[in-house]
Amino acid sequence: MSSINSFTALSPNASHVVGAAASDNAPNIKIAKFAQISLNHTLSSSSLKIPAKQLGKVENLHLVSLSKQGKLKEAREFLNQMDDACVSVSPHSYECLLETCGNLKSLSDGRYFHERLGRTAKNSSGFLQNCVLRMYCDCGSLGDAQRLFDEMIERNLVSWGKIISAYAQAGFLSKSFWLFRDMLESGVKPDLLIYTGLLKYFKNPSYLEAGKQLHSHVIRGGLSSNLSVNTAISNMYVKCGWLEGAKLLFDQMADKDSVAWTGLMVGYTQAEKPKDALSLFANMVMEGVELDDFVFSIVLKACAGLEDLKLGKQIHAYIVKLGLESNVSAGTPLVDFYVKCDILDSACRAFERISEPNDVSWSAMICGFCQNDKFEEAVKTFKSLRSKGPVLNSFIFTNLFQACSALADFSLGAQAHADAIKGGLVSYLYGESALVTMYSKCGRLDYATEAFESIDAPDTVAWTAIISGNAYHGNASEALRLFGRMQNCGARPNAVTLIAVLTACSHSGLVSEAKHHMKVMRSEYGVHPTIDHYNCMIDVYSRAGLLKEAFELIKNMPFDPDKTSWKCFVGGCWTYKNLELGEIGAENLLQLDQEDTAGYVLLFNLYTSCEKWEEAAHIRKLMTERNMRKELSCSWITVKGKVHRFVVGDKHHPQTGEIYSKLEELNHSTNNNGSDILSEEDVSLCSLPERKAYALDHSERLAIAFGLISTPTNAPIVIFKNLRACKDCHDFAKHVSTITGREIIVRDACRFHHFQSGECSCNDYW
DNA sequence: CTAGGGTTAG
Repeated sequence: MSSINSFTALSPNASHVVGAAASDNAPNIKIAKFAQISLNHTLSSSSLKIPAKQLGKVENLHLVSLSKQGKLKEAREFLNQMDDACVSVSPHSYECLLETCGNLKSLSDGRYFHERLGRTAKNSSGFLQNCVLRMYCDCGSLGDAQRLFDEMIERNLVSWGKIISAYAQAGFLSKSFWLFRDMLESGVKPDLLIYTGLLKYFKNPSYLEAGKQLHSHVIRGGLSSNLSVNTAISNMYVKCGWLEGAKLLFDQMADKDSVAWTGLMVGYTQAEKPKDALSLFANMVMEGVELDDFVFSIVLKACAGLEDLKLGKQIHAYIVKLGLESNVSAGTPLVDFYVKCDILDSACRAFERISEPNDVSWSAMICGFCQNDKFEEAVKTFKSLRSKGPVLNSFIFTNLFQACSALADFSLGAQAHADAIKGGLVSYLYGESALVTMYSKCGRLDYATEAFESIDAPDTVAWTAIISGNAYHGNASEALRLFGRMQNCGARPNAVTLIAVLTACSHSGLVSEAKHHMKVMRSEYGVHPTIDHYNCMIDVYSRAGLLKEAFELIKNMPFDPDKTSWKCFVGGCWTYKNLELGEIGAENLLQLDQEDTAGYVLLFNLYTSCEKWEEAAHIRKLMTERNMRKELSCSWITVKGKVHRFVVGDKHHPQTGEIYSKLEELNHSTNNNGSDILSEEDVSLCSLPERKAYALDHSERLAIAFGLISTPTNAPIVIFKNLRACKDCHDFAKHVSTITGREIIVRDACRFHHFQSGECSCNDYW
């Protein structure tokens, strides 16, 4: 904006144009117009009639303005017009243009300007050559950079510094060192920029030895008392993992400012020694070092790591006292701190006090909503952010994908995915894994697989995401095949990966595979089993009807069984009609939680399956007495981006008539007279004694019927429901898939069911 | 005149 204004101020109609620019928002149009006017003006008013090139102050300002806006194409066109008009290009214009090429990594434009520079300014200065060199380095084209460097006659410290650090940045450290030696041999004495330019790319332990050599070189070169160089070396030691070395040097430094202190505090925080970082901060305050906003970002991170609310609040008070609360650098980590301490209110307040929140502030806030299960808030915040127009970043999208997973919002998720691709903001691994999970939780394992296969070198989390997706969609063999592939690729399974593997086994009755993975997980993968792993195993046995094994495991495992342990077990007892063990399990379950609806439902179904009618009736009575109403059951389906939600017996939908006649048509073709199985859906109605559990108008069926009449016949019907699918509706979905030939995907509270031609991917386990 | 530092994610 400022460049545009400086340009309009010079225009012949300055007041006019400035007024217009202030009232409307179309500065680009003004510039385009002016571009023509200015050239005509220059030509017609060249009263001196000098054939030689004119400098053209206004034209060059326009060029600078274009390059600052990143409009390289327009700049090239304008450059041609300037040629035609014999107006020459100033060195400063070239500097700006080349800088923009480097920033945008636009090598072709950069080469064009380089070539043009060589053509028009034969003896271009060392300064401009350095600009070109920097452009090539910034574009990552070491070949171009090297070629130019070889041609350069007037190499100065800037040239040497640039090419040396470019090789270091690209990881060619030995090449950097060769050049460094060449430089010394050619009699050039390195200055601090050479060292700092090189040191900042020493970012992992493999650079430590080289870093030490460079350090000794600094000492021999007499720069060992320079604050910036010392800070750079100390930070180099931090990044190379030698914290003691960093501290040693730090302690020797005569003068230290807040930058130096911050660097070392980062080291301690990254080494998971937040307490040491905080004691450094205490020393810093005691020594009276002037504090700035950056210091607080690392101090708050250390507090967040310790989840030390009291200390964090003290720091917060300090920030307020220094008047830094509205400062984005102090305010943003404050938001994050309160998020990590699970105080969302305070996080929101801190966010609102930031006067100019940046993308990091927004993503910290959106992340905060996600971590506190406020996914709708996260989406709302994202939408308001997008309408306001500040920069979006890859963190924000990663969080948004997570929110879409939780909300199973496929249309927003896919839209966001497209936007992220357009902006180049799908973060490697983080964003990509979030996408895999998102698509899989939205019922689209096909998209999830595609997203996974496009990941360059998937890490443990990415592999786990796709394995777990297949597990929940009932593709056990594919899950296990992926698990094998994962190991061939050298990714190490972690605790979550093994949960996914065991889940895959349990949903497909692969008992011996599950036993094997359970047995070797510690020795082969170094993963210590948790209660979640044991619960998976209990589930495996229970679903397979190996109830004695399941019961033995519950009794002998190194953890106290929790609700999940008993639920899996009782579920198996119901399926296999084992009243004796089932009662024991149910008793234990209800002892752990009297209020858990699922416990009563399981017990009721256990009794009815064993034809114990009196006991079953008793459970019903208990449920009514205890007013078991937890969560209203509902199912929903998204059609054309709009969510249609149904509850049992729902007649609120505008197309209710069509939906019910479709249902009738479908019921007509089944012999379903309802059963005695009680579903959570019936329970949620809370009118148990009156209601016959016929399940004919369950929310799931309403959603399926609506899906049939409102989606294209070749598209899968994707239904979500908040509770577990009931047996009758499961049969119903199978039936519908047969008679209509449609694929039906139902996500219930536990997993996905893919119905096709009368079969379900869950093999009737769920 | 500057350099050297930080905060967000699966």
